[in-house]
Amino acid sequence: MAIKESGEMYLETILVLNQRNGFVRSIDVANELGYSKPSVSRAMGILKDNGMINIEPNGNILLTEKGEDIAQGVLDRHNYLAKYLVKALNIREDTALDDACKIEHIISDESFKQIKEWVKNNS
Amino acid sequence: MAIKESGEMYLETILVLNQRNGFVRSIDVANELGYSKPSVSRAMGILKDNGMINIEPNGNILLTEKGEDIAQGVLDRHNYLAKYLVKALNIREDTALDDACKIEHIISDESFKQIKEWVKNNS
DNA sequence: ATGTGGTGTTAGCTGTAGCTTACAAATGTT
DNA sequence: AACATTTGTAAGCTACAGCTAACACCACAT
Repeated sequence: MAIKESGEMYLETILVLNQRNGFVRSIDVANELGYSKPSVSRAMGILKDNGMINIEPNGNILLTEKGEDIAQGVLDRHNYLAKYLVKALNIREDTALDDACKIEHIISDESFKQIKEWVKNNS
Repeated sequence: MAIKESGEMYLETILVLNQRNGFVRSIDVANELGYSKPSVSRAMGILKDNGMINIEPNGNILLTEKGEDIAQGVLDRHNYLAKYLVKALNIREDTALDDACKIEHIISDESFKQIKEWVKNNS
């Protein structure tokens, strides 16, 4: 049993919460994503089994190198996509964030690379 | 029990196959999408229950008005998205088609509208 | 009439990813 | 010490959307 697309979302959230608060527990992820505690608990178990995170005895969640790479990649896509939508297409900020959050998981590397380039050349 | 995101894909496929061949049966949808016959059979049952299609005694699948509206909307998004990726971002045609096929189901109306505008103004 | 191929359906399985209910363990308060 | 809150986990449910195996039916050919 694994976690695929949703796993990216969990990893990204862990990274963001860690940057925001300095620590992350299951309950923080649950609150941030609006999911139930058990849903997050199971997801954390799977991410741990897949070597994406470590869970300290006190419940703190730490990204492994592998997990952080993926989280950072997703967050990167999120940020560039949102900026692109706002700057290139004049989308309202909150719509752009919503769309970025969905597109970040499915867009090809090739398309993302071009979007990233555009943002870099137009900032 | 319903069909959500995948339903859009089925409806779009029915529309495309109908335009291409003049008729559509379950087996044609299965071949086009690479799915098994039972998977398509069940999906067609659900689409029929939801008033999206009618199935003639001989197996021909016909889009209802409601189904055709949705199918046409998705196909529209597909085509404009693909064109946008190719023209605005220089993406290779087949990558653009792949990405369009995924993005078409999740992008907001607001973002799509802007993309459509761009394509109309740059053709 | 018997068999073969094409098409559709039934039954039931799998995996992903949410949910609730209920409990366990730790901490904090009176 | 006894209760309450917070956090995490266990068990089991639901929905979506694929799958295979098996069968039914039709048409056509031998």
